[in-house]
Amino acid sequence: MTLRAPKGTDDILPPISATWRRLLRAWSAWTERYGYDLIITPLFEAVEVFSRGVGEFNELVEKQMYTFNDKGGRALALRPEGTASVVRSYLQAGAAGVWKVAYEGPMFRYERPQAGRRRQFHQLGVEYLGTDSPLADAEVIELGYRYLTDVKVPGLVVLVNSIGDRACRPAYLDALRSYLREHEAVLCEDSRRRMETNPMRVLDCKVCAPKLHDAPVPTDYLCDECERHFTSVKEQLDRLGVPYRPAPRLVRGLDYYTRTAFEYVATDLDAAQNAVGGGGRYDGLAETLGGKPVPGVGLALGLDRIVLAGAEPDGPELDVFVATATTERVRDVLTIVSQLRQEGWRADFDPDGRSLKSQFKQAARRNSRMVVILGDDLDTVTVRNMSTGEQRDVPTGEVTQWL
RNA sequence: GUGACCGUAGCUCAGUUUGGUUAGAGCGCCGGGUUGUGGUCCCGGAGGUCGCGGGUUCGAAGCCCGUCGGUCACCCCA
Repeated sequence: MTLRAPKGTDDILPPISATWRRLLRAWSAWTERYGYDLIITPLFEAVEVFSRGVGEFNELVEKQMYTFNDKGGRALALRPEGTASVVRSYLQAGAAGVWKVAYEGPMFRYERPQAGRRRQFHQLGVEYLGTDSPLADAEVIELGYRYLTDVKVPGLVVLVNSIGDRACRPAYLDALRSYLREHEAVLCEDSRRRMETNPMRVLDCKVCAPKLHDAPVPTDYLCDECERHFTSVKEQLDRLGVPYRPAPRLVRGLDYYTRTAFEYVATDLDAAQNAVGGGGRYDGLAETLGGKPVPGVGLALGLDRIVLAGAEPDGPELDVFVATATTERVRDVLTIVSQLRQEGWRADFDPDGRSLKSQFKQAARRNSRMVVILGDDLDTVTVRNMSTGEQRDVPTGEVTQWL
């Protein structure tokens, strides 16, 4: 094969695609139950949507974006995440008040691929805009938890933290910086650079973090407002029965987060990338994008990683496979199958006139519940239950009663 | 961007140590045994530029050089 899918992209094929279908359906169901409307934004945006929103000194913007100029000379980028687009959309639509929207679709980041990290990957997300209520934070965290539990992600753990806001973050960052300067000698090269540009990320560094066990954490410096907010979020999660683990050193990769930060980790996943989702509050983002202040909180789940973590077993694919016992019946089979389909059955057949044995093999392989056999007698068909082996001849008109 | 490992049938791999005739297995696929019946068993069949290019050699899947691709990890993040 000379033609391949680009590096870091995957074809989602059967049988895994069946799992994707179920995960996407479950996502629609859960977000509808929670009152989130569907939003579909473009897969590409002006580069500034991300460079201003996500933060210029961020790795994501520095080197992970797929950017290009179109024929009109516009500087565009394939979206590396969903939140900035949604907030841009809120502002562009001139929306006011509360917006609850859910999205789903591919995101793009130019990185070296590895297990759970692809150049094109799929996210499920919601954004709850227009309120700074801690109830919104709690609802969003709960939604993610309910969904991931429903689709049976093994070893699921919810991590929650607060990283402060414009009022208290500066004091914390000063404290952290001076702490880091004292310990500069033990820091890796990357962390030394980030010490000035993005010091909270140092806490995330796998090499340095163990050496910095007594570093100040954001929750030590929260202002009263943030403290109250965080306490309320945790109280609501307790009341909802959402088990979570406080994670004082959890910081988010994107600059726009304020206050609540959270992450869903699949602890059973035997790969370096075991975060299946994350999110947080981003009260300053709308202003950063040049709009009016709009508070918001959101979450994003990595569908590829959820699948990797082993969510959901596969079920039967077909209700009925219609087989032909004689070559004369081949021309009738599509007609029967079509009728069944119009009545709502998942039905299929073999178009190539293969042996009955071969048709049964196909039915078994495709996990069909039932097989209907068309024989010499036009007025009766044989209906066979594939799991019990039970089989009977029934009048053609009554087939559906036996499915 | 850095590092390690790996490219032989659709898939998983053996064969490379000691170069030697027509390159093998399992699974999958197609057909048959069972002249109208699957998941077991048996038989047969289709399917391969040994990633690509060059070099060494009487002879290369194997040795040497280069190149492309993949995987995992770092980094970063969903």
